Amino acid sequence: MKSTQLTIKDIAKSLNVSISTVSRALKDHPDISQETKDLVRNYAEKFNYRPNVLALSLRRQRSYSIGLIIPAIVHHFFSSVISGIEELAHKEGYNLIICQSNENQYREMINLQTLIDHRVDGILVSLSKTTQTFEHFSEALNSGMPLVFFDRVCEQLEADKVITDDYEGGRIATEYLINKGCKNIIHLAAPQNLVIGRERRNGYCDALRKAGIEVREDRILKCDTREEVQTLRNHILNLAPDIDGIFVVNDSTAIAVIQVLQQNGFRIPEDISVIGYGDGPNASIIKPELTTVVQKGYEMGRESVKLLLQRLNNPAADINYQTKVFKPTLKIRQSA
Amino acid sequence: MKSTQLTIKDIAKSLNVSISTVSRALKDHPDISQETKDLVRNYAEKFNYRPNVLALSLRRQRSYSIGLIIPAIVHHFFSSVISGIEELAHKEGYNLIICQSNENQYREMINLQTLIDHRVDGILVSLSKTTQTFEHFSEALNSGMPLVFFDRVCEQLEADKVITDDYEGGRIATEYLINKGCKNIIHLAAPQNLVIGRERRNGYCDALRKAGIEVREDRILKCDTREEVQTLRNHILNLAPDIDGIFVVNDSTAIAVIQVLQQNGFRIPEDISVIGYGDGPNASIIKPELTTVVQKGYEMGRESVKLLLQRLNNPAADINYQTKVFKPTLKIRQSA
DNA sequence: ATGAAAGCGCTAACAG
DNA sequence: CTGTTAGCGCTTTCAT
Repeated sequence: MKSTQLTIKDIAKSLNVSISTVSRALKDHPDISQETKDLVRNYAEKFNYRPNVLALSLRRQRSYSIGLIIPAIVHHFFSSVISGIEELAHKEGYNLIICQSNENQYREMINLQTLIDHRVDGILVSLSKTTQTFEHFSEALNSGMPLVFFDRVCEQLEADKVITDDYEGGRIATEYLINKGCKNIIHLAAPQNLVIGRERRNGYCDALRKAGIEVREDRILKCDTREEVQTLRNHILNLAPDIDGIFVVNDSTAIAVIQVLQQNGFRIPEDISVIGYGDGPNASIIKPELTTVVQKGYEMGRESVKLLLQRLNNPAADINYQTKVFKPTLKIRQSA
Repeated sequence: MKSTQLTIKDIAKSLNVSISTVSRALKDHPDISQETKDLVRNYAEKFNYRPNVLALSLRRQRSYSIGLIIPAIVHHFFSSVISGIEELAHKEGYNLIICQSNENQYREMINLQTLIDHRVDGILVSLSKTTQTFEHFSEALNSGMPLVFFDRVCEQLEADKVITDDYEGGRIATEYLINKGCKNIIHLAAPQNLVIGRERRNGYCDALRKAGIEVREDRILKCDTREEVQTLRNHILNLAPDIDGIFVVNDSTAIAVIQVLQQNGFRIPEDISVIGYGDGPNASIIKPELTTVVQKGYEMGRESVKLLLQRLNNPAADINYQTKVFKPTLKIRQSA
C-alpha cells in the first residue's frame, strides 16, 4: 500500500477548499459550482488522484469485492470457471479474491473465514472433496453472507446454486455406451460425499437398470484422479477382460485409464469404450480422442456471478434461492 | 459485506469498558489485567468477533493483500503459477487479488489501476502479449509500488524478476535436435515484443549457428497458439517435406502441430522431430509423448512471492533489484 | 455554494 | 491498568 498516494485532504489543502467540497466536486454533486468542479477535477486529474477503495468500503459498508473458494486452480474445469467469474465480476465493478482449499475441509474453513474477515460482499464456492460437514457455510449464510455454490454444491444447504445436471450427464453417457452395445460397463466414481459423485453414479445406475442390466457394486470403483488410476492399476486390469465399457467421472482420469489399458494391449474403443466427463482440451489430444460429457466451466462461472449480483442488488428482497441447471451434452469423438 | 458483524465498539458497550481496552485486551497488550483480558476475549470468542480487515488496512496503511496480473488463467502454466503464489501468500498472511489481462494491454492497464486503487501492498505481473509500452508500470514503480515480474518480464524496467533462462531453453532444445541429426529445423515463435519470445528464438538461432547451420528467416514463424497453427496450416505443410525438426515455443502449439502433421501423413519423430516448451500435463497425453523444455510454474509462483515479501519486509532498505533465474531442463520423451 | 462535524472500525499516543 | 482523543480516507447530514 502506497502511503504517498494523494488524498482528498491533500487536494483540499492545496486548493484552499474544504474536504467535503472536494468530495462533492469529484462526484459531480449538483450543489457545487462549475468553477469549483473544474478546479478540483483538473487538479485531481493532473496529480492522478485515485480514491482509496479501502476507505470507501469502510464507509459504504460494502467492499465491491467477491470471494471465491475453489478446490484447485490447476484443473482446467476450475480455471475456466475462474476465468468466467473474473470476467463478469470485473465488468460489474467487483474484484475477485481467490482462495484455494486444496480439497481440504480445514483449509476451506480458513478460506471462508478469511473472506468474511475481508468483508467481501458475497462468496462463490465449490466444495472440497473432503468436506463432510457444513456448519461453516450455514453459519455464514445465517449471518447474512450471500453464498453461491457451483458445481460441487451441498444438498443440505439452502442457497443459490449453479450446477450441471450430473444425473443426466451420467445417464446419457451410460446410455450411449449401452446403445453402442456395451453390456459390461464399469464406473470410476468421485467420492460419494460429493453430490456430483452421487448424481453421476445414480445416472449410471439408472441407465443400466433401464436397460435391464444388473448394477453391480464391484463394478463401481472410487477412482477420480490420475494417481488413483495408478494405485488401482492392477484391479482395473483384472476387470478389463470382462468389460466393454467404462464411464469415468472426469477427463483426466479417463485419459489415465485409456493409457493404462492401451499399454496392456487393450484397444479403445474396439475392446473397451471409454467416456469421460468435462471436455477439457485434453480430450482432443489423447488418441483415440475422448468421447465425453461437456461441462461449461466458463458459463457456469458467469452464471454464478450473475446469481450473486442479483442477490447483492436485492439485499432486502427475499428472493427465493435459485438453482441454475446446465444441461449436459455428450461430445462424441472416438473413444466410445 | 455483512453490516451486522460484531465490532470492538459493541463489545466495549456490552462489557462497560472502553473501546481501547477491548482493542488492547484482544491483542494481549501487557498493560491490561488478566481479568479484563479474559472477560473481553471470552466475550469475543463467544460472539465470534472478527476484526474488520478493511479498517485495519486503512489504519495500518497496509492491506496485507497482493495483486496479480496474469494474461490468462486457463493456461496450465499460469494456473500452476497462481497455485504457487496463492499457497505461499496465504501462508504468509496475505490474500490474493487476481486480475486477468486476457493478453490485452488496455486491460492490463486497467488491472494495474484497480490493484493500486485497492491499495495492495505489492503486485505480481506477467506481461500480456500485446503490451508494447511500459509507462503504466514505470509510473507504479516510481510511485513506490513494489512490483515483481515473472516469466513475461520487461527488459527496460528495473524491478524484481523471476524468469526461466529462456535463451538456454531455446538453445538446449535446438541443440538436442541437432544432435539427433536434424539439419532443417524450423522455429514456431512467440511474438518478438515479449522477451521470452526473443530469448527462445535467440537460443534457437545461436544453437544453429554454433552447429554451422544457416539461420533462415523463412524458417521462423510467428505461431504460438493452436488457432494460429490452423491459420498457418498450409504454410506449415508446405514446409514440412523439407524439414526434420521443429522447436515450438509452447506445448499446446507443439501438440497442435503434431496433430496437423500426423493427419497429413508425417511421422513424428521419424520424419520430423518436435520439441515443445512448458511440460504441462498435455505433454504426456499426446502420442508420441512430447519432448519439451520444463518450466516450473508452481516454483516460479512461490519465488515471485518470496521476492515481493522480501521487499515488503524491507521497505526502507533499498535492496538492489533481483532477478531469480530458473534453469530450464529438457524432458525427453518420444516426439524428439 | 461551501464548510464543519460525525462516523465507518480500528490503533496508539497521551493522560491519568 | 484504563480511558480519551485523534486520525487512517472518505461520505453525508446539518448548518450557514
